[in-house]
Amino acid sequence: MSTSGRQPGAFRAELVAVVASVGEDGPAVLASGDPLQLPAGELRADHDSLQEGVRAFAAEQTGHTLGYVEQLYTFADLGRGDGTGRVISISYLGLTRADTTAPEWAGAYTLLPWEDRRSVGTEQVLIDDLSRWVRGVRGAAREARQERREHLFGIGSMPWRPELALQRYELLWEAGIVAESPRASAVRPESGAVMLHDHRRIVATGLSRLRSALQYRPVVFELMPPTFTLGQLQDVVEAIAGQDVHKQNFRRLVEQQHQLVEPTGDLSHGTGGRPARRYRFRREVFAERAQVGTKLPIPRGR
Amino acid sequence: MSTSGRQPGAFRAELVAVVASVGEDGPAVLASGDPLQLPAGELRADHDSLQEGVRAFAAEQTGHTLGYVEQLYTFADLGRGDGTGRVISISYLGLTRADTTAPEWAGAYTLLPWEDRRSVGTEQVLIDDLSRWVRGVRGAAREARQERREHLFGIGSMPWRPELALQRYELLWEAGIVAESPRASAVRPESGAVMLHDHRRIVATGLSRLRSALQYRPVVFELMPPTFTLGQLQDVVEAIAGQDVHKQNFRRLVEQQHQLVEPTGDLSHGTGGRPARRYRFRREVFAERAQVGTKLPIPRGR
DNA sequence: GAGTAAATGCTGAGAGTGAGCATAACACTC
DNA sequence: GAGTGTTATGCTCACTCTCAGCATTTACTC
Repeated sequence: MSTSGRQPGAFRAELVAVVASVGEDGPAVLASGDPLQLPAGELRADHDSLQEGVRAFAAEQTGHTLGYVEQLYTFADLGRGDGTGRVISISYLGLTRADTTAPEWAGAYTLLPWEDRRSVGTEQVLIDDLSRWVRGVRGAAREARQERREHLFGIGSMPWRPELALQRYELLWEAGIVAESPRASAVRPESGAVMLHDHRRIVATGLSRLRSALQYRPVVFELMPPTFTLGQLQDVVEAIAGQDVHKQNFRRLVEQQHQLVEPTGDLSHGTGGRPARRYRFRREVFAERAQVGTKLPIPRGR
Repeated sequence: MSTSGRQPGAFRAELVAVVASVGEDGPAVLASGDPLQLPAGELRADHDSLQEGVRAFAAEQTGHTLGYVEQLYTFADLGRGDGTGRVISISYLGLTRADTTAPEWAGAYTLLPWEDRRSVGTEQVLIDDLSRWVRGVRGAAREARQERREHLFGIGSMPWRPELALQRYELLWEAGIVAESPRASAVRPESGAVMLHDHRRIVATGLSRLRSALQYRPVVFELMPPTFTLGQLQDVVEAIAGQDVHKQNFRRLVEQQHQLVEPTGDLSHGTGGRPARRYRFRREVFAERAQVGTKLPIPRGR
């Protein structure tokens, strides 16, 4: 391919991180400023690898080390950023265990309220908005919109699939229900907090990826304290998935995962009921199963 | 984050494409030169989006348009390339329908022979090499290696999972069984053809992604002629998955996918047996299900 | 007519999942 | 110290999916 572009080799590149942690009130991501923005830093030449770069600058900014790091997506479209030339943004997901009550943490479901279905949140408003959007066209196009709406939001016989968070965001964006960049717009509380540029889309990407990873990699444990009860583990899984899970089935699954966790021997008292056994993640299996065969349940909701 | 790097904003960026097509002898990717290399081109400023860039330069180079395009991964580690500074490589997977007998196509299983298990290929040699690698260390490390080998290669009670192609490549690379860059090395025929730099790893990434996509998106049809028999469809799926599938179950699954395909009405004669019904992909469902709920079977092999 | 490939119908084993009932063990109240 | 609420834990059952075969029919090619 010939290089007929005008600036053959000059691009600014930055790392954008979705640093996630799970606290009492659910998952949260590092974000600060007004409008909220994700931590980002110019790509530096003194990092051997991108992963290393992400880890380093997350440590600088937060004092926390990231347990798990995964590349999300690279954005380089024109029309992003501030018009000072094309910026290549390489986005990463990083998991850590931090106190999310500090002000620099933004609740994931403050940004994407419809993704939390634990307490039968009345996201009905958005569904209705979508209905109007569906009816905005006729014929085959309307059917297509209708199908997407039903598939993504688990309407009718379709299940709600937590890992489709990004696609839901994109649908809502197309429908004009959520806004990117803080333009003046008729933003309802149900449509969540706006972020700078396309940062909220990146958060949605991260949530999607995290929810997917949950199903086949032992990533939850990066968000857990060293020892924990199965109840606590379930709470974290539910927080990430945004869905309640059947308690008995959850323990069955965790326990039958061959040697994924092991009991420490002591109990957790004072939780108001029968004391729970404490468990520890068997870090030994991490290397082996980093990529394979560790599934925690994300149920398909009804 | 402060910009303490020495060259804050100067990076070369390129697009690298894994352009795949399926012909008589299985999946193939565009690659030429000696050593073989993937088509790549400098990122140009006159493309609005990366996708558009990939499509444009694939069209330039091959004359074929890509039906499906998906971003794979962005590489920007030092130590890649030719030492003339850091290059950011954004890799893409693109599917097309082309005659793969032309010389610029390299068979995917020439590059990654162990990924084709259709004809009970005797990849036993590699398994044995891996056994030696496992025995190269002691204690817990040995167990970890052993576990990884069993998980990834479907040994013992573990199933062979086609979509783990990348992880298998990485394991073989760690074990020194496949080489990157054409260094002089004891390369066996069983370890496949070497490519430039890390290009073979990118092919493995593409194969992994393609096999995953197969399970929940109607991407196969991008590789099929406008009309086809279920037998042909099965052949292509098997070629990509590198695995045979149970015929009756395959048809059952395809047919019960609500309106995914429809019979054209005419038959395919001259195949040596009873003529098969020809089908056509219902492109209408593509938009709706682009992201959701179209699963074709990739079986877990025994 | 023989051979072959495709379509079609059916079946049963087994795994996995969703959902519920029942019991156990604590804290707290009266 | 009995009762109540709450959480943990154990067990069962129905149901769906998937895998994997068997058998039969059809209609072409050679």
